[in-house]
Amino acid sequence: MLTVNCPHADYTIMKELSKQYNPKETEGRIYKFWEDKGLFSAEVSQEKKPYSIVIPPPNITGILHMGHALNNTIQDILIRYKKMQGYETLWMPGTDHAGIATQNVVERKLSKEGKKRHDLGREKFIDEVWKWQKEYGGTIIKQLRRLGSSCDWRRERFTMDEGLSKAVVEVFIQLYKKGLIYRGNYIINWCPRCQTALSDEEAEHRELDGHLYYIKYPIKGSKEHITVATTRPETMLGDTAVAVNPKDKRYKSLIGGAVILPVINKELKVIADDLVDPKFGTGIVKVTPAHDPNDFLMGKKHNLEEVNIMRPDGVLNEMAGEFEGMDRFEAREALLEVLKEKKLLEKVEPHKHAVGHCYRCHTVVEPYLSKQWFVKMKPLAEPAIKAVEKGKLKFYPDRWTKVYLEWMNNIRDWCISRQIWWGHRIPVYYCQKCQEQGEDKGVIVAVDKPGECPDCSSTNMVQDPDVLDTWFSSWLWPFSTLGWPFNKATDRSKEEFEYFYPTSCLVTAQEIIFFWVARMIMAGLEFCGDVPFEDVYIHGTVRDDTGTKMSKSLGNVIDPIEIIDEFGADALRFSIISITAVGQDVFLSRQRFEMGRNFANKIWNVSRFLLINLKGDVNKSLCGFFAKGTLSLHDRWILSSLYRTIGAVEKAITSYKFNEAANLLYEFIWHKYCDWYVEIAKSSIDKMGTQLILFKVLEKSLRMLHPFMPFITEEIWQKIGMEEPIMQSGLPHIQKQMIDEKSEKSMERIIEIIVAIRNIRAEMNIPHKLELDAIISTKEKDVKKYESELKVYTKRLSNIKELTIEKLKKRPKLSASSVLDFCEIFIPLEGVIDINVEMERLQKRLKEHESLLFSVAKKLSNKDFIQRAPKDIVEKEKGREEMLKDKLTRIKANIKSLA
RNA sequence: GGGCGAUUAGUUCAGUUGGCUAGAACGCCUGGUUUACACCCAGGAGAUCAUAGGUUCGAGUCCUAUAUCGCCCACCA
Repeated sequence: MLTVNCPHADYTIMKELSKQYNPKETEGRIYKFWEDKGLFSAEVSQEKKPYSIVIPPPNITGILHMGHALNNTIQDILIRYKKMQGYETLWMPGTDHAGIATQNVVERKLSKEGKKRHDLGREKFIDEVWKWQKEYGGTIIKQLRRLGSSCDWRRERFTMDEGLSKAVVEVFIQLYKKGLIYRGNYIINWCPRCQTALSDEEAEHRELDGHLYYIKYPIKGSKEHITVATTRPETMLGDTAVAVNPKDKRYKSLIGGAVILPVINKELKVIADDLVDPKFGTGIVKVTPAHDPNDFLMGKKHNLEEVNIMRPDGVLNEMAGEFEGMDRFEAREALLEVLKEKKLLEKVEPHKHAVGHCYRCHTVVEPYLSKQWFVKMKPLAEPAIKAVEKGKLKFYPDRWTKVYLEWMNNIRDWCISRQIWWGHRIPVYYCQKCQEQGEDKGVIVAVDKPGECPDCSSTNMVQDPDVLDTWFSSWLWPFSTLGWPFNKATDRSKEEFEYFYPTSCLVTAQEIIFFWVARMIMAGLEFCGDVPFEDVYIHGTVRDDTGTKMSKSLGNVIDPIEIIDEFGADALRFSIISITAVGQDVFLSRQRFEMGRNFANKIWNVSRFLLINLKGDVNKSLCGFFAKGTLSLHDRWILSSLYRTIGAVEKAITSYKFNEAANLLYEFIWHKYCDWYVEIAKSSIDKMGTQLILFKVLEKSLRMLHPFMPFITEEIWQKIGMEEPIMQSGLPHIQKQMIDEKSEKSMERIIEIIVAIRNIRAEMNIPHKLELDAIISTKEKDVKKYESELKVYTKRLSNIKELTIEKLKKRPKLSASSVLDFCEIFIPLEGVIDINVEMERLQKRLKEHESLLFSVAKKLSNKDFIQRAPKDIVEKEKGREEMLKDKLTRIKANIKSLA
């Protein structure tokens, strides 16, 4: 029976524990334990070095998907690992207000109630959004807890919080004062459904099968015509010129002349411009300054009229003549009909081209002329380029550096105004009176609404109705969440900022490198004078098992919460991490999660085994020091292997190879500790020494594993009577003096012997129950040295009754044999052996070895190899040849003696 | 049009600076109630590393093409 004499652990409880780990029963309780203990709280500490991460704030409209699961698991591993390494860790959580996305969600909700946003009016609508935010905005945050995320929840921030909004206004004003923010009429990407401007990044380009329409424009005062080609014929209604390349000989005579715009019957000048590619289409371009970015440039150059033919909702306006009131695509068809009738449509060709789509609602965006606010990006980009070039900030994997620099070097100005209601209102006020006199007058950029116009003293001041791009608050996230901008009242936060900023690592997906990562780097340098993070770890995209990106609309998502319910959070975390190679995409199928679950269960059960068998006070009774001399071979082996693993895991995590770290732990715990050490230890389970090592190895393994599988490790940690939370227990230290290559080598040989014996049993259909004898014939001193251990191991692990080790002698009659590199094994099988089966076995081995020898011999017969390859390699190959020859001789001898 | 990534067992993936007798998980086959675990144990089969050249004593690994798939960027109407 079990001795229970430990005041800290009630092992009788453990005995009653189920054979299977039950994550459902455990996770909620453990998470609460962590929160109650305040384990996630970060404080400025003079003794500790800081390690900080800001979460990529999920949208309040979001629900947890596998991408989040991967992203946050990685962050949590880093935070827990660093914390256990002795750092003061901060994981800053929060959410993003997601302007357009959230507004769309709330509008949809209202429309179900039969209401429209304009019916409510701006203020009431925003109230509705806030209500929605309070109710649903925290969903994803709750889900992150289920994953086990160790965020400092006291610090949770929202991009529309007072503090963060202050930062937004401050930044706008600073940039404006520096002349880096301007307002103007330009062609921007316009979403007719959301009815707002978008930045270039927010227009997703998708390759579409479209058409190239060739349209005839009659030449003025002639029966001739020219032909222009266009993909968007409806825009011709806004044409104000046609253009050719000045070097294009075909059309030289046309330059300066005029053509007639069909349907509208307007005269268009023929201009010459380098922008026109003579090789494309007919070499003649219709110029529509108000609906095409290129044409816009040409229009400015040539002083052309800008004719806007479209309303903000994508319906054509009064400038479109008979097509007024039609949607843009409807108008396209109608116009083509008219052109056909007039015989002005020369031909239609299929044409593939990239068409911009709204990244929120996927509507085709329209290049649209409108007055917007922009940030001048070049001056901001320069320091951000330098910082990366100088290595102040590193990307993992490195290839993203190039992508980043490429974008930065070709950066374009950022359109930041949005014609929606949900977001940070632009801090600009206009004096109505001055505005009437000219656009440049009476524009005041300020934190608060000015009482009167500084120019004309009018009190008729109106704030700009637009809000800012959501990313205009996101790009400040690493420092706005730490209390920037500071004032005297918040001195404390300045201290925290100085301690935690720059943050240590940003963990994110490749999709938002331009939206977010690049802009944060610019903002960090501009407003705080330093990069916002030192490392950027870019993980892959989560795809399903057919390689398709997981998305709700495709219906191929695997819901992480469902996986947590079914397999447990630790299983989810471990499974997803173990297949995430640096920067590679992750292919997931439901089945993968079984692996993590099985591993958790394995750990659970080996812990159960220990608790059933160990004396109650084993956890209290040792100081972690082992006198090498008192340890047996398998003890030295497992400890050496343990410390080696600890070192390898540390190295892997430091270089962001989380899959490698996970697999190292898996291999060690399952296939070394459980499969071999525990099995061997069973034969001396009553001894204190064995118990100590069983316990120590488990205990250290749990600590190593905790960042990956936090719940189960904490649960077991408590069950084995540890007082402080596992997260506070630190990482196990590498005991270099315990790394013992000799013992590892010896143990590996012994394992080889045992596997060979098992192999004989299996291949010859000898049941495990049947006791056998074995003779090992070897010159190797090492084997003889461990004779007594070997006897114990083979008894226990391969049911060998009598084991003898002798120097090479005559082969015993009627026995099965196995030839290893360093020894020969014979198992006398009189009365049991089936000569044919054994013969087959040996023939198979013979063939294997013959082909191996062949390839080595070939290599060694190559003079160049002998001459040019490094000596140690040549020696190695020679040794191999020698050994293979030797083995072959012996296998042959064994075959002969059987026959 | 430019750039990047991928292509390795039936499947999903590892594979550091070229030395590999190419690993793992799942699946498959055979056997198993052995002091925790069948979400388990033992054993096994299964791979001309996409193709063609090249560099090298030696290539899964480096170089050059090609093919297929995927991603990103780009104002060619």
